[in-house]
Amino acid sequence: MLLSFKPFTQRVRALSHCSTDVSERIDAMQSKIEVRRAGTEVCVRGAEAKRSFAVVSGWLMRTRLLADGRRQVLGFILPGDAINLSWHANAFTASDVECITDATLASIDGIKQEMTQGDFSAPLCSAIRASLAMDEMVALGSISRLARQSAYERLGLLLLELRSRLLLVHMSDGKSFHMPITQQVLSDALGLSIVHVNRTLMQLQRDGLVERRQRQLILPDPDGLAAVVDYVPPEIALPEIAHAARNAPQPVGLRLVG
Amino acid sequence: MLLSFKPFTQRVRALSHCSTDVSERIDAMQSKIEVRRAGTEVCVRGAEAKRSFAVVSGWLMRTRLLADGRRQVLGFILPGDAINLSWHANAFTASDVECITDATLASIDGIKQEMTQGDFSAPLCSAIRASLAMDEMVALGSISRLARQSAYERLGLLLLELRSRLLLVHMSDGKSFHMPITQQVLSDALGLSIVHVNRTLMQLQRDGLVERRQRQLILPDPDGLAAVVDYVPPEIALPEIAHAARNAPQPVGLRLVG
DNA sequence: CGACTAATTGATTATTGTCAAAGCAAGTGG
DNA sequence: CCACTTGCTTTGACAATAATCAATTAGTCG
Repeated sequence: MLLSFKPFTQRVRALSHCSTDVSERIDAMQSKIEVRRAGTEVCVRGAEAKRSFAVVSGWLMRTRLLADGRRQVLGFILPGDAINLSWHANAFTASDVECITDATLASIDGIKQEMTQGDFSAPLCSAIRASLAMDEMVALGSISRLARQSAYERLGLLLLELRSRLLLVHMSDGKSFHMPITQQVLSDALGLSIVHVNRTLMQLQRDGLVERRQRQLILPDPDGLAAVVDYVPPEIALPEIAHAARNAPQPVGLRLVG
Repeated sequence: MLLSFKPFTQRVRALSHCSTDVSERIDAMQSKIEVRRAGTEVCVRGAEAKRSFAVVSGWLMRTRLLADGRRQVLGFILPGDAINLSWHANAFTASDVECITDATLASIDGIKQEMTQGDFSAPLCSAIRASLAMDEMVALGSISRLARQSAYERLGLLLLELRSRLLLVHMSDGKSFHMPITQQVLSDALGLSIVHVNRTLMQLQRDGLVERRQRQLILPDPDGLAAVVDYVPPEIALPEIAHAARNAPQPVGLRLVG
């Protein structure tokens, strides 16, 4: 698979609905690249969020440590995602961010500066806002997913979310993607025991909805799985798509399953 | 209990750490008041988010409807909270918003305009950003809460979150508050069955951590409950508090329980 | 007083967690 | 190349938790 130098650019372009191409604008910015090792922390909760990054490669996660030693994974940060870019998170980080794999990060302080000091309605600014809106949809999706009562649904939904997000940056062909996380991490993200994650994964395999080869995850029938677990892709409320949905007869967000 | 005309002002002031008082600034703004009836929708997902509101009184909730008819409550919107104020959510609403009780809303389009067109670092803007940062912390808290494996913890954490938020707008005395929601709504918010919510509530009562009189909820020992369920208040990562924590020897976010 | 809706309880089933062990793969040092 | 580790996955047996079904009780509102 060809890895783009800056999936961040790809993602922003994919989510931006304005015709102006903002890619060159972003690529033209100064951007120091840094390499981080698996297991190291990029941000510590409560510390100053001095710098903003875009993930060039590797997977990271937001975590929270509980008093009893359990670790909670609040969400995954994938190539193309931004760290500390949110408008209001300009002073302090809201959670720990840890590298799951080795990762390369690009500094995007320039973009942050542009966002807070430049023209609010400029194409670049507007495109970044669309990207942040996507982040918010992902967060709402996480809440929705965790509130589901069934482990089968939760796991299926998470896999579909990862697929959606990786599709944006061309790191999935639609049926499979590289998923460099252990079942332990998966269980921390889903609020399930590791044993049950394994059993549920096996069940998904037996149902022909999931296959695994080493760290490659295959979804032979993503639409089928989406129908089974009632998946609503995070980008569905973004402007252009929402516009289409508004003109449809069915209420937005309501899906028919067969 | 004395109900302030604009809990929104109170909340922003409480969360703002700059010495300048922004209250008059907000109160001086044009603000039409509207009354909404319990059960009605304020926003529909995917529809245009033309207007921003501050909740003056009443409880609302973000919801999502599932294909199988279940309703998920993504979060509660309390007096003092803003709707559609987030910087990037400038075009379309990300979820349905429904009134739980009768509610009065104040239009705050003026503030939104100020935020997107005015000086980024102005005191008002900065105070609103602190308020939005708090919203993000609440969202992270929701993810963390739902990922917990125990119903007892989940319920305790939700009650403590509501208390924290109501304290901000002086709608709780620290030990009790008015909670106008049914156990059905509670169960939709926690991802538990209504029967189990009831049983867990009874257990909390038997443990002396919760009392209820009609719709009044009493937490006789909030700190005790917080220790039992390992509650981290959402405002803990806000600037002034984080600053203190940073200078403490213990890692931020780690709590000791007896 | 009915007619609701909400809350509570019991009995039972289903799901999920916990404990324990075994299998597997990659790496390491002799 | 082979023991030997180490970390991850898989499985089984069992216990705990939570869902479901079914009544009953309590409140509220006309």
